[in-house]
Order: sequence, then structure tokens, then C-alpha cells
Amino acid sequence: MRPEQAHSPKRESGDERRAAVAEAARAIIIEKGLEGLRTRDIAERVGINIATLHYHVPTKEALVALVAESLRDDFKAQALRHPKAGLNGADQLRQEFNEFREIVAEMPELIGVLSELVDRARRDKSIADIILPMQAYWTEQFATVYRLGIADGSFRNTIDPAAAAVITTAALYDCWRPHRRDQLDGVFAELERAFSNPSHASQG
Amino acid sequence: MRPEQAHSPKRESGDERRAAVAEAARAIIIEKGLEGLRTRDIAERVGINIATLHYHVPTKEALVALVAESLRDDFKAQALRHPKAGLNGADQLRQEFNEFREIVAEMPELIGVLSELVDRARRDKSIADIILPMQAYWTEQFATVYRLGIADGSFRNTIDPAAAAVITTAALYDCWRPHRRDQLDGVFAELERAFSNPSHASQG
DNA sequence: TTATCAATCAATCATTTGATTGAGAATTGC
DNA sequence: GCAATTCTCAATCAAATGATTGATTGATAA
Repeated sequence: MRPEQAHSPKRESGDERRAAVAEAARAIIIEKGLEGLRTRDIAERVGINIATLHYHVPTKEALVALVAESLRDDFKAQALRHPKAGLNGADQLRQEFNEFREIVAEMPELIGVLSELVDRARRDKSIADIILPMQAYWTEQFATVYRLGIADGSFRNTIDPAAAAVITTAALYDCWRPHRRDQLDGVFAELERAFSNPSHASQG
Repeated sequence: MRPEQAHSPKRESGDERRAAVAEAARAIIIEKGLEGLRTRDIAERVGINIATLHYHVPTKEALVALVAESLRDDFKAQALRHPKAGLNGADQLRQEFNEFREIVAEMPELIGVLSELVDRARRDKSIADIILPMQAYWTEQFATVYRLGIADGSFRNTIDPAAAAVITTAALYDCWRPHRRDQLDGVFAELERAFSNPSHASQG
């Protein structure tokens, strides 16, 4: 979001409105789910009239898609935060875990929004087209790390990178949930053991 | 559900009505999510009047709890299907995977209902009280298998059973989703490799 | 300054929604 | 068989819901 212009009475631009709408909708989804998402509640939370909301985001469907896009964009920004060049597979995996820990710490409740959108993606192709590529991208990041680790010897060479990546992202996603959050570090450690190269370890 | 009594014009009992309501609600949740669950649609699908629905299930909240309970009961029934006595850890793990494959094959779309209820559990304690113990029970099954496998030597002794169980159930759950279903066997195999005992394998 | 377009609003629409009411039908127990 | 109880229904309620309408305001370019 664009920095606020100091005390400007100027109307917000269309993009700013839509960003505010997306943010308000996310907050409400966290509280009430997609099930409880109401256009009037969003308008109220942004501080605009219901007709203004419809002016900027014409339908409720468009609104949910806007939320999905805002989420995708946040994750994209997060993915670019830390470069990984020069690290071996095992170190990159650890870095991915550290980054994930940051996400969980910064956005503890976003799992709620993401999860609701994943559910909707099953039923609504327009949401699937936003959410599934994002998930696939995340999973592919791990597959790449595992391939690198196999090549550099830090992971066992029996790994199926694609399957290992699914296992990893699934476990991380599950540990984002409130009732599993205290198991995050234990799961990180176990994943590292699961994929590390035993002969590498015995050499080290 | 109770076998149908042949051609009996008798009214269905309260329990039968509620079971039919739960089943109808499940079907609608699969199609439209909790977001699109409407009491009138359920009544119509069962073939009863809306007031009759309210007679048997007084509020929408009670209805969602009924769905959660019906799901829990199905899983409980499934869990008792195959005895595991006498198998070592690795074989029990394989049997768990085979059972899970059965569940996915028999109830491919139930992930949709379960997932919606998991999301609601975050926001609604009465649902959490039904769903979370069910999930914890499932996870604990795997932890038990891993502990057994460590003891009998079929799994590596560095495993943290609780963390390994979380990783396992998370991966299986994720592979129940339509877009991941084709990876189920690969993930099974990778999980087996992840936790197997290397010195056991080299002896075998 | 004026015309144009974008944005905003209050009021409103048509329908839906969870739930209720009261009468009648069906079942049960004595 | 009858009274009591359970169950079912059509009609209805009050409020909510996504969305629309038409008037007005704000911003900008000429």
C-alpha cells in the first residue's frame, strides 16, 4: 500500500480503495470466514458507502477474487525477500524454514484467509486460478531445494523431490494453524532429519 | 444409517431424520461450501418442510455441529475397520496408508466438508470440540506406529514420533485434495523412505 | 469558468434467510 | 378407542443481503 499523503483531503484512487477493501475483507474473513463476509460490513470497515464499494468492486465474486489476488501478491513479495544464492541444499532448506517462521510470526492469522480461499478454489475456478499456481510455486521452491541438495550431497539421493516438496509444504501449512503452532520447530527438525544424507552426516 | 424398512409408510424417527439432514447438508457443503449452506436447500433435499427441519435441528449452528458429529462418527467407524496387531512399525505404516487410500477412494469429496469444518473450528469452539479431538486421534495413531517402529528397529531411532506424525497426517490430508490426488502414492513412498531405518534396510 | 467524468451517497429494490406460529395429521401408550 | 404427544405443514415474520438508482459532489482538462 502506498504511503499516506499527509493530511491530503484528496479522494483515494481506485487502486487505493480496492486495496483498502481487500484488507478490510481479509480482516473480516479472519473473524467470520467467507461464510460471514458481508459487503456492508466491508464498506463500513473501510469507511465508505455500500454503493461506493460496488462502484469499485462490482460484485461479491469480484471481491473474493480481489482478496485472493492480494494474498498472492503478499506471498510473492515475501518470496523475494531473501536471496539464496551460494547455499547448499540443506542450508537453503533451513533458510526456507526461517522464512516460513517469519511469515507465521508476522501474519499469524492469515492461514485462516488462505484456508478459506483454498476451500473455495475447489468450487470456484476463478479462485483456483489464483490460488493453485501460488501453492504450486511454493511447492516447487522446495522441490528445487531438494534437487540441489541431492546434487551437492547434503540430502540423500533416494529423495523424490516432488513428493518431498509436497510433504514439506503440507507440514508447514498445517503448523501454521493455531493449535499446531507450538510444533513448528519440532517439525522443522524432523523434516531435516527425514531428508538429510546419512553418509553426509556421518562424514560431518 | 439404518437399513430402510421395506415400504413402511411409517414416519422416520428423529434420529433417522437427523441422519438424513446431516447427509443432505454434507452434499450441499461439497457443492457450495458452508458459505452456501441454506436451511431451505437442506429441507428440500431431504424432502421435508423447513419447519420440520427446525423441529429436528433447532438452529443452523446445531445443524453444523450435527454435520461435524456425523463426520467424526464416520471416521471413527473407519478407524476400527482393520486390526493391526502383530505387525511391526513399517508394516503398520503401510497399512495406515492402504486404509487412507481406501478412504480417499470411497469418500473423494469428503475432504471438502472436513476442510470447511476445520476452518470453522478456528472460529467456533463448539465445532473445534468435535473436530480437533478427531484430528488429534488420527495423528496419535501415527505417532504410535512410529514409536513401535523405533522399538522394533524398522524405523530410524532419531525420529521424534509426534513431529513425524504431524508431517504424515498433513501430507496425507493434502493429498486428499483433488489437485494433489495423483501424488498420493509418491508421497506414501517418500514418507516410508523418510522414516525407515537405514541400517535395517541395509540388513534387509 | 465550464463541461465532463469519476466517485460518492441515501434511499431503495427484490429476494433471501433463519426462524416462528398455529392448525392439523400421525403415532404412541393406556 | 381415545387422549396425549410427536411430528408436519403452509404461511408468515423481521431482518438481512447483494445490488441498483438517481442525485450530488469532487477533480480535472480545456
